[in-house]
Amino acid sequence: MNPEGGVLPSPLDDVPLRRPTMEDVARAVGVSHQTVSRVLRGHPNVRDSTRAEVLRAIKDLGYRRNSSARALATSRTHTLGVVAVNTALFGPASTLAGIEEAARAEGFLTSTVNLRRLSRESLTQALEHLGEWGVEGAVVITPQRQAVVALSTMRRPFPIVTVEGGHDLDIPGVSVNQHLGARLITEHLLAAGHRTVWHVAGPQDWIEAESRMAGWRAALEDAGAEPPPPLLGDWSPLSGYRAGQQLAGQAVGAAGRATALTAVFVANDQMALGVLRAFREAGVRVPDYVAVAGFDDIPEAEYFAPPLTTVRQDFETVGKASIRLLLDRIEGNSPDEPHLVIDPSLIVRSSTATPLS
Amino acid sequence: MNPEGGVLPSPLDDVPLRRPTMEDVARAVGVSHQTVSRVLRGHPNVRDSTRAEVLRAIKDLGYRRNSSARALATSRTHTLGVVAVNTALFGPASTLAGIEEAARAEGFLTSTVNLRRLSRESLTQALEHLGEWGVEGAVVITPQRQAVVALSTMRRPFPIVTVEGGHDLDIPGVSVNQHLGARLITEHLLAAGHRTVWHVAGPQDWIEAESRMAGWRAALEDAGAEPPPPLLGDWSPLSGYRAGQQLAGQAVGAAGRATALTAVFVANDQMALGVLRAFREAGVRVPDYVAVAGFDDIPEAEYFAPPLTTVRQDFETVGKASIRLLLDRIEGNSPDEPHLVIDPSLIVRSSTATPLS
DNA sequence: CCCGGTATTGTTAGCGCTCACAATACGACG
DNA sequence: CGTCGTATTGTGAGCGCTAACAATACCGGG
Repeated sequence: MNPEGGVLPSPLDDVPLRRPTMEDVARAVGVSHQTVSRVLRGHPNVRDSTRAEVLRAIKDLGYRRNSSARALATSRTHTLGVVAVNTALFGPASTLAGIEEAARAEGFLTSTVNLRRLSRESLTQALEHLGEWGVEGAVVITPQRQAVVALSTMRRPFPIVTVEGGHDLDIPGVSVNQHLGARLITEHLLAAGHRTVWHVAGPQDWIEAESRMAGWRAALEDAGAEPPPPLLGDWSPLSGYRAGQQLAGQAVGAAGRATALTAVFVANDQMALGVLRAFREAGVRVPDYVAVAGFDDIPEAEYFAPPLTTVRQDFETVGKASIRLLLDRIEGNSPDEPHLVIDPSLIVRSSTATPLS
Repeated sequence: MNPEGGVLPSPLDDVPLRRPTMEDVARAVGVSHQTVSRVLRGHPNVRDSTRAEVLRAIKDLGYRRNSSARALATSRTHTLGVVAVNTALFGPASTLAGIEEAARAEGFLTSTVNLRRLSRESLTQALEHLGEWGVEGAVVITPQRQAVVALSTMRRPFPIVTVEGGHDLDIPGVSVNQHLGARLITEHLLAAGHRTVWHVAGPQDWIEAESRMAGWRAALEDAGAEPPPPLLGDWSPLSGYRAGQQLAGQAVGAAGRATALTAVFVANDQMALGVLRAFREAGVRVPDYVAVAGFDDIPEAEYFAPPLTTVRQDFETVGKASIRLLLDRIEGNSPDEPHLVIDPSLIVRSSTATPLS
């Protein structure tokens, strides 16, 4: 087609044949490569004038230090791994972003491995993969109990901290106080005059689901209310929908009983969405007949029908904290408290507004 | 507290004082390090028995090759960068996951940089950061026009491909056919008997928003329908809500006119959620009075009130394709077509069900 | 039993950087 | 003006691996 033949590389795209090295910079200034290295590493014992000349040459030549050589010489790669599942979901994705930002601020590169399932085998493979690249440590987001257990019994080739991995095992980690979140929600509902609160729980092999249920139950018991039997979902809107259909049956005709359905705490916003739909279809008006609350505060929650009362977790803080913990481990400082807990906060919207009656 | 004092490192956590090297493996077998290297690299000229012995020793010693040394010797890091904005959102997060998986399958590590804003400066910094670590190339998710423009006029220190960066510039990239998606939606609505379709658009500096609007307009014009003035949003549910309030005003009292409001195509699902809420509050029943469609197919869309007709993009394919394109560039093959386009598909749900009337 | 050829293995240099140490330079002091 | 101490700079040896080349080993044919 092109009479010239061949494809010309974009002039903006092309790379010099050989990247300049420290030696090149040194030669340009007339010093030794070591002096250049010292400038780069911020070593104090370099005369200011020399430092300036070196920096100048670095700029002129467009020198960039070679990370592989540096890593080889120092045996520090300044790279961290992250292992996560379901990264397309709001929670994991936000945590990931928080982790990456925190690591970057500390001068580390992060590499994420997304797993389809969190099995012992896939976890091993992921760590293997990261190990191949010489990560100095890894954050593993382990919301499922089995994953933490697997991790705790596994040979770990580098320091590891967990996120949402609970705090009953010996691996250091950071998690959100799910128990408190559930308690806040439940107490909020009780304070609004509900005699009890029903619960649509997440899958119980998830630590978060388990804690939320425990928090809910604890709040009820503290208040002397009777905990109705919880329904189980799998976090998906569909499972919430199914649970909602069941609950809608309860909502009618049981008024007056101690466990009459007037309030539901759903373990995440997505299931709450399903519950809302089921209620709508069944003619159960929210919040007029039944108050509904969720958990997570996904961006959509504010626009549900009606806007959803929920609990917000500060993923950025979680990310920062996990990186802090991990770097401490890598540096060899074992902090006193290997488990950090972040408190969530209650977001009240109209799905739990007290009916005027 | 602990009478023993000090924290004992977990026995599972500890790392041998010195990781075994190729030399160690070689010595164990009684061959030269080069033979070990050959086995590792799958070089053919190694006697089977030797290979077996070497593999055995590798396993016994728990040898892992040192990626930094390898990278230094080959000047290939087998690392790719990814730059993205708003990674907590469903679309970017899914694309990210697709990219990571595809890269891992090709034996590459990916490092993601999450940006808060996609400015020329932040982009430069991100690429700088990745460059420091010696990535061989990068995928940049550039949904905003200015970002692609910046990229195209920028010195690029390594091969780069864009995702959602449109295809009118000279940087290779892959994108979803937004134009087609919008057309599918619009035609679907027209086929259902609506005389025209209104549009709540995304911010017009976003390439996707622009293409969706163009596709919508083209479909209307092809059908000889009159395009009503589009409303502008910013992707957020709130902006959709505002647009919905405006539209709700249109919905009443204008029946009979060529541009009567009976159908709305909203440029993404989140804004559609806002529109639905506004309509609900204004008593505009969906789909009975007005049909509403979105774009993206976020997991929640199926449980909106009512379930939302929308367009699904195959992010996994996008990720795979972008990695393929990037690796081609890195290997020096310049494929004929530097722009790949992935077709999306229409998902019909009840928010556009034809009213019985 | 020697020769040429191929299959297999070993040897030697780096890759670009940091570290430990050696070698200067410079200034102040006696 | 020599000497010592500190500030600054240079030298050499790796880090663990790969790539090019050199050196054997082994095989069949003459």
